[in-house]
Amino acid sequence: MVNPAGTSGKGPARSKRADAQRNQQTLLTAAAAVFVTSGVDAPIREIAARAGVGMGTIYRHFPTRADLVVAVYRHQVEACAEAGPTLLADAASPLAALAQWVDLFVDFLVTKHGLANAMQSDTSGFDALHTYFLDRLVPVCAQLLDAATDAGEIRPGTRAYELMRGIGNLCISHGSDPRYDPRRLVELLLAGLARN
Amino acid sequence: MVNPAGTSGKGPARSKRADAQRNQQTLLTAAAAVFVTSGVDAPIREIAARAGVGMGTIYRHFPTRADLVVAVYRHQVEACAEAGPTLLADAASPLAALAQWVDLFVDFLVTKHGLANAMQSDTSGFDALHTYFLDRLVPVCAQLLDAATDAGEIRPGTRAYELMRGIGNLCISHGSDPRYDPRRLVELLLAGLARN
DNA sequence: TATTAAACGGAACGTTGTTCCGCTTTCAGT
DNA sequence: ACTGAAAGCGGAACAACGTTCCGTTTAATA
Repeated sequence: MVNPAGTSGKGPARSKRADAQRNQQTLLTAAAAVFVTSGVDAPIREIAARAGVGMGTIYRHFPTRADLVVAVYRHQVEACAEAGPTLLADAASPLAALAQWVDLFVDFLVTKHGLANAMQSDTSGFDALHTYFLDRLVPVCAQLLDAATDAGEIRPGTRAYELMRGIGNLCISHGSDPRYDPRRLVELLLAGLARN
Repeated sequence: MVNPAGTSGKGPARSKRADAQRNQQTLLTAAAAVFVTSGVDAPIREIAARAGVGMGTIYRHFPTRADLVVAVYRHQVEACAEAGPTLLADAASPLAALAQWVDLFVDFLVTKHGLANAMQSDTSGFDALHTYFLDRLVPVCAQLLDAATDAGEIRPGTRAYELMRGIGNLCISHGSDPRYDPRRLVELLLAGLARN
């Protein structure tokens, strides 16, 4: 379950009680704040306390951790997804567009403390995260990848899914180690992708 | 602390009590078995039960999780480290040697359920793992990297530390997803490293 | 065999995830 | 405005796990 709010369902959006809507909003705000300071794997209790609600309320609105994280970052993921076609239209070449788009994705991951880590974690509740992000972004990446392949800029045979996961994995880090810069490695990966 | 057995210390190896030595060996065997079935992050209790000892005994012999994991895999890490110079001497070129060595390292990681994951985990007890593996293998990698750079086979500017961590990250996976093959991505990374 | 210090076992405590149920609040129908 | 069901809420309670601590056991030595 990834859309607890039902905001994009097609049916006649069953309106929830006023206090429920208020709490959901409060929770999103509190979660966003806590994620910044304690990472996306902050204790549920901490988020509940910050929002001034009980833990049951969190679980009712966001049955899994992934639901909460997705809800908090949905706008940014959406923006990243929509940037794909735009970049493809505007950039000098499909490969350039791909590179810029990947930059966007990397920026998104590294600026969220622990997001990349959580996305690969096998801890309860995080597997759905993985699924949601990938479902939304893989098609976009595939489009860019195909365009670059058609233009003969990269060698064929690489799948968007694999590339996305690889990039995600490269973005995993602890604290800020100057010896490890995800961007450099992602750049290397893209260089390996390029024909010649 | 990473060498609880003191087997490689230089001092006059203070002999432990017989039962202590026996238990240490039993623990290593039990841990190795449990790691295969439940991953390296298996509950301490499970390992203790498997070995037929109390939990206190584990903590006495291996104060942190990393100590236990390192002890279990020390031989393989050592073998990997020693393979570096050998490959460099035998392979057709430094780059070929590097590629073969990286293959060895990747094999090691992907065949241990959850090792790569654990190595990047910020969960208590695992940070030392990271440190030990890297301390032992980075110099080896650096030697191969330098040789390849000197031979003009790869472009300069890449650090062994970063490369090793990147490879480690790429090896993180869940179950066996046919859509994600760490080897393909590592190959891509190396391709990006190669000059031209 | 008696002594002692090392080693042992596992109860106990703290932290976190997750569920469950009695109480409270909203709101439609009057 | 009133009222009664239904929706929602809070947090106690339980489970799983890491980690510590101390009374008891046991190997080594005299």
